[in-house]
Amino acid sequence: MLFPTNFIMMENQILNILHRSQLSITDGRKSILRLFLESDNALAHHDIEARTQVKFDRVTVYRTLQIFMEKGIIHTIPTADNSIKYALCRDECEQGHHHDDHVHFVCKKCGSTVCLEDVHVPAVRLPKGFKPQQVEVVVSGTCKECS
Amino acid sequence: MLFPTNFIMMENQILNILHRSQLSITDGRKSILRLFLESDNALAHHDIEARTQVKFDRVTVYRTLQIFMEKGIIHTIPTADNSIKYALCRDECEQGHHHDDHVHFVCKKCGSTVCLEDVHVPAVRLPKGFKPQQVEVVVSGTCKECS
DNA sequence: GTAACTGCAAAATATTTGCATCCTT
DNA sequence: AAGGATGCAAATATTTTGCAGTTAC
Repeated sequence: MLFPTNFIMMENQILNILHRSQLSITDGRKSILRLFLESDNALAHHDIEARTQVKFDRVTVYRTLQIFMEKGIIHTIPTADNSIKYALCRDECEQGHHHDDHVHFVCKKCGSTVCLEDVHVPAVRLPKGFKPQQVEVVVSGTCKECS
Repeated sequence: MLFPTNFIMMENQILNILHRSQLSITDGRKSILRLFLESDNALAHHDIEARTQVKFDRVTVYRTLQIFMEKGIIHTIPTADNSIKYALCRDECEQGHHHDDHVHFVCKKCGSTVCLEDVHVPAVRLPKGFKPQQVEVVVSGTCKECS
């Protein structure tokens, strides 16, 4: 349960994000964004459909996730089992250009996926000719709760 | 164009792999395995359907990929754009337990995905409580041919 | 001969598109 | 008022399942 001040802070954050991305403020976008802000874990399309207070059309969820991606509000996480999960971008992400160079962790037991913002992506030395732009690291194993 | 000796070697390799995985030798499995052995790049389901000499039913391709996964013959590569690609495992992979701790590279221009077998996955230090079992690294950028 | 594999049909699921209506600005 | 966002219907695409016929061993 959130305290009123925290609640207001989060609502402001939601409005800020939508505003700086030049998106109009709608219930669907606010709800989905709230879900991301409230959740520690990355969310699958399915989670989003299931967890919003008001039910939004499946198509609206698709379109919202798509535009959030384009605007650099969220990013996808590539997981070993190829289920698609989405997580909030940090501030460095700009429109169409993501810099989520942090490590992702997927728990094999509970399936939760988290961004380990504080764990740096180590440098990778590539054979010559390859020009890296982005490095994704996904560690899987058991998370704090499950081990 | 392969020389006869190379051709025979590859055919032998195909039989070896199927045999040691205790799979019966069928045209579908041989064709799909041949595709992987001939290709430097990781393959999407779509590629496999399109490139086999003889057309196999879509369902057969699904089932073949699935059993190859189970047997540790191939592994999936998590890509930034969440398209699923498959690549041959190295010998260390056993049934149900993959050790593909090498780096994958996805070219943003041509879309080709390759395993950089020789590039080691760097050590990642996780917050306490997290127990890593597998580390996947996907680098995206431009490949040798495209840069 | 038997168990395993395949193809076909169909079900179930996931994703995209078009359009009329409603909402935000 | 105008442009953008949404919901609904429907088109596509993807993946799974059941079953009967075929093939490998």
